[in-house]
Amino acid sequence: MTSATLAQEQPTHSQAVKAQLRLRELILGGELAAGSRIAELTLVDKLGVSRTPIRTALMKLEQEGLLEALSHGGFAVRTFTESDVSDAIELRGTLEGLAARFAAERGCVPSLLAQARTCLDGIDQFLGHGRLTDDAFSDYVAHNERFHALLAEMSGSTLLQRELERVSGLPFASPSGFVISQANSPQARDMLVIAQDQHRQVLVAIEQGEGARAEAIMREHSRLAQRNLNQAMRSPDLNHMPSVRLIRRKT
Amino acid sequence: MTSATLAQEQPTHSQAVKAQLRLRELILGGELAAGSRIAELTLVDKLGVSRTPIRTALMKLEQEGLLEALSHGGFAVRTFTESDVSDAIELRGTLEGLAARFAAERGCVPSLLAQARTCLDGIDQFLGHGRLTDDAFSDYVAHNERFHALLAEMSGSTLLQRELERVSGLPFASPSGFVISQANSPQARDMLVIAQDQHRQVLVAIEQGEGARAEAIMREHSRLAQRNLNQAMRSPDLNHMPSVRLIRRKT
DNA sequence: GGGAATGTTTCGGTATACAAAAATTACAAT
DNA sequence: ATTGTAATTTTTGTATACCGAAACATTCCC
Repeated sequence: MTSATLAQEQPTHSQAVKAQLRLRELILGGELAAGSRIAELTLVDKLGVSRTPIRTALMKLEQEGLLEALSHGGFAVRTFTESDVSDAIELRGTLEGLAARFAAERGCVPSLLAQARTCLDGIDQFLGHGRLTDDAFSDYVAHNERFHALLAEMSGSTLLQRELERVSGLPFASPSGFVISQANSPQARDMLVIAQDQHRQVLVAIEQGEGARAEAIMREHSRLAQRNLNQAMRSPDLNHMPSVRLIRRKT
Repeated sequence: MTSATLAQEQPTHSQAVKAQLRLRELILGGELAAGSRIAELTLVDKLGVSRTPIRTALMKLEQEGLLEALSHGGFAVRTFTESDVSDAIELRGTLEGLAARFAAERGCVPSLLAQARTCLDGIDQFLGHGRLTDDAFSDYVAHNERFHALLAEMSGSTLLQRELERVSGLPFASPSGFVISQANSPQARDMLVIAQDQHRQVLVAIEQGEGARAEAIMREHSRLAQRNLNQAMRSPDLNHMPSVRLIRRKT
């Protein structure tokens, strides 16, 4: 499997897209005050583009979930409670469960199953070694993300695929949202082994048309992310995680 | 229960909102060629506003799902296959199932339960009479929609609520998407009686903390919509239904 | 000195002018 | 006649000027 399927388009950076990307960095980097109104004009000189593409970028990021539209116009950086994050993960688990059930009940194209298996083989290679290097870890994240994307595709429903992309777009609800938080710890690998087994089993279930089982597995799979979230929130060094800064503890 | 809770704001029709509303009418009314590119300039004189608010309206309607963004810019009226619609209904059922489970497992505020019961009482009044007038039918649609909105609120998750609003925004995936199609037929009322029983039972399940049951009921509830869809698609007189024109039979 | 009213300023919504890219058409050459 | 190329035209993307409304500050009157 080449990594070409993972890469996205690069050629035409429209101004709006450029602004959107840079804005997302600014938000996730915490360089924009969370909760307070964002003035468009401040972004004009900060990003070097005019208001029009900034406006479209703001709207995109709002529907992406990173910004909220204020009642009297304008936008603010959205903040999330811990239960928001937990709900998002549960929601992703539910949707992935539905995707797996669809794939199992309706059957999915064999080539996707094959690609998924190849993807899992790649993960197995990383897991073969007892210890995980940082490189292996980021490779794991890429493969994991790809597997989940393949699962969404296996559902055969573009609508479901879209929704899944949407909730996975939230930085903390993504399939690999919190695995990185405990990178080199010894039990981190064990978690990954468990996750990998669930990956394998859901493919088996899909292959054999066991819809209910496939659904249940993916739901349970998302509980791993829940556990990682709990652990991450109780860890002291969460501030240098990119996406966690948006989570405000308690209301 | 007054109908004030159902009404939305009227005062400030911003140009963008005005354009969005009018555009939606145009799309659902079939006055815009499905599948073909929409030129912004044609909308300028058709709607009487400048390109800027039209642009934002187009983006809003894209993320609403009625338009699709074309690769080289611009938008086209989206069309749906019958399985798209079916998937959308199944997705809504799944999300409503999750909402009901959340409400059951975490408990929801009693006032919402009370409002939901009052809402159902209202529906019972329409169903009391053997035959349904058209007025009673549109009242039913309003109450039904309100009940489903209350259920989303009972979930206690704003994120889930948002997603639910999103998929229910598709005209055919809405809770009352196809009930209208068979308005005055004798078995139409029976369908509504069944749906109403499911409404009642899901509240019982939620009240008693039976999460799995609440979830199952809402999933099964969505199958009613599936049946209505099937019936509507096989009916000859579907062209004067507002939302069905976007469905293209077969690919 | 406090509060209300008014003026100032900033910000978001809208219109429009301009530029760049894409599509279509026409013309020419093989 | 067909194909390729060039020019025109249409269409979207971007910048900016303008307007109205809301927020803030100031001032004046009580």
